Amino acid sequence: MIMQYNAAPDDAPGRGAGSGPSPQPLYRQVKSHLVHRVLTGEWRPGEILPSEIKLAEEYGLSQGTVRKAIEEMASEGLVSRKAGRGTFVTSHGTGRRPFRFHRLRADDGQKIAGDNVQFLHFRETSATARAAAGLGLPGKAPVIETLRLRHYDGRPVLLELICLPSRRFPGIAAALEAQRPASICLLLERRHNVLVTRIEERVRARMPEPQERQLLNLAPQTPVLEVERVSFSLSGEPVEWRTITCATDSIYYASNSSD
Amino acid sequence: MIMQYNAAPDDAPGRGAGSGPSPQPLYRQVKSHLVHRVLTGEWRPGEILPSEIKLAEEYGLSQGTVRKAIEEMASEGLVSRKAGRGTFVTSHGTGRRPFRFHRLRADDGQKIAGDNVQFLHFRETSATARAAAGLGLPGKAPVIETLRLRHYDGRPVLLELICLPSRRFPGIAAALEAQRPASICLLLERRHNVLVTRIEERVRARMPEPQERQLLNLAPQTPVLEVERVSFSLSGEPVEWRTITCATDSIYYASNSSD
DNA sequence: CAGTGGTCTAGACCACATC
DNA sequence: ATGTGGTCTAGACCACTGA
Repeated sequence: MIMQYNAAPDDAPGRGAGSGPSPQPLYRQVKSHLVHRVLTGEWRPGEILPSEIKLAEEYGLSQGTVRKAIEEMASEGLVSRKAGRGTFVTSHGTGRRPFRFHRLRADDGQKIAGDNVQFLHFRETSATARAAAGLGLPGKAPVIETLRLRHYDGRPVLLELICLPSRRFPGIAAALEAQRPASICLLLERRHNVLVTRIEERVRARMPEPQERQLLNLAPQTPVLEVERVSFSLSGEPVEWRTITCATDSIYYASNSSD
Repeated sequence: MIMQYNAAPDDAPGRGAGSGPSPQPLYRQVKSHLVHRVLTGEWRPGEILPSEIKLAEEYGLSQGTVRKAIEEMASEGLVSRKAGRGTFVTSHGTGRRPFRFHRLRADDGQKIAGDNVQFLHFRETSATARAAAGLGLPGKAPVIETLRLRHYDGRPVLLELICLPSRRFPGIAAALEAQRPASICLLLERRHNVLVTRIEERVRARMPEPQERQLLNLAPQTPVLEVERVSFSLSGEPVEWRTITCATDSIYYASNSSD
């Protein structure tokens, strides 16, 4: 891996190698390389990275340049830095990460999370048009479909229909059924070394289907909120599609500019 | 204004003044001061700040320290930096800022904006419980209430009920009625030197009121999305409360983690 | 051409955590 | 005591902008 950063279009003596186009600053090249090393599992979630000094020596750059690379990774949530200790690969298993994507709140402001998850079915099927579009798959590609019901305060409140591309995650059906994990993100991270770093959601209002009305125990004429979510891995690949359906008498969807 | 940054709890020779507790790093003190100067109108939206070098001289610090302060301001959207030109106070009147808070999209992904705004009424009234709570006002405090209807593709799609605290923004009723601005943010910025930098939104599904159904031209049994928004100024003060009601047959609410 | 922000270096001291 | 990230400095070269 050759790091270079020349400004001059032709052969000016910047630093490092002589010529050749190199639009990316050094610290971004370092960042890309470090991200790749995290993704390929050189350091697993929760593990510590080498210190800035060691990395600077390894890349033959100054500490400040490596620092800037790591700081960008930290600001994107891929690693977290602890003064006096070191830099750690973030994990959905530890820290505040698991809650970052939960935007549904009870009226008292409490996040709807916790372990009150009931699995209604697992199914190997072919993707619906919407799911395929969200996942960037060809129509009718095979997916693992999971239906879950979350409870809050003793009442069923959230219905989640989750689709995972089976070809991308071989063997995940069995793992899902065996572990019934409360966090799909954590499963993707542990089993497939895929870190979910970004989600896109679309929220709509609609009337519930009869089955939904029954599962969520809704009064007649009660509309529901439908959240359609696509989760993306760090490399930008869509890895999960789901719709969340919920009654909105005591639940709302919260959104802050700049999270 | 005294800048100091001592580490030692008692009198160690850090730099600058001798003792005294100073938990904030220098660059944050600089940032706070610069933010204050922007807020008090020393540099108006769209205007250019002094260069890093001049500010460093003014504060008696190194360029790197001032740079870090400005970089934080830029990452929060208060200023924007242009290589070769300078640092500018961001404005809702120019640049991409006006769209940052528009989360409602048409099904084709187009943002619902533009000038298709119809003003239905202006009214001086006392705040409802919800509006007062959102604005942090005592119950029944006086507010200016505005009702607007936005069109898209020739059809009415968004109904906005906007409340502004009249005591905080004297004379704004007349300005609203005279200018009928498409952007309230811009009005607050121009008339009152208040920059909206953050919003909080709560989204719910519900059935429309008869008047809403009529204004939005909705079929019976069609639920609507209700977005309740509080806008905050840079200093964290709530400055506007509104609810946006919209049909969701061809409109959705978009939300991305990390905007 | 002079001035701006963008990048990079080398070195220093600090608080904090761990051993 | 050692090593970590956090802050700060001083200086350098660069690309880009606009006069």
